[in-house]
Amino acid sequence: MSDFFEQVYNVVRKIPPGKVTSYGAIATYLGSPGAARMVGWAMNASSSKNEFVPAHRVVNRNGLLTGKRHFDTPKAMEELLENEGINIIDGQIQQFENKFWNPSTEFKKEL
DNA sequence: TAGCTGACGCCCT
DNA sequence: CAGGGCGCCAGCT
Repeated sequence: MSDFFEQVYNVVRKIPPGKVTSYGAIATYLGSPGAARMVGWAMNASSSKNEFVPAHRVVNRNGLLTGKRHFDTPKAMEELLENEGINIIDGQIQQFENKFWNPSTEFKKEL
């Protein structure tokens, strides 16, 4: 198992409820801005992991739930996010900027 | 073994 | 303003 995946899971699991982040933000935080695809791939692999990974809190830069199709049911992702107080319309997160949680910024603050 | 694909993102035309 | 292409890394066929 690559460390990259581990790091991705580590970051994703730290996303606070009611907040979301983007693949690119995580990739950038890990040091590879262009490896956003890898993050998505890690999410796919997260399904195999026994440990629950809030992949539903990870969306694209557009705030669009592009990964909902990889869940058991496409609606599962929206349900989970709405359950956390995030409004979603047609797979699009409303007030995405307000819900956005940037690991680089947030962690830098805590550190 | 080599090549293709993939839950993205940004630049260029 | 819209569309297309390249970069990134690892897994799968």
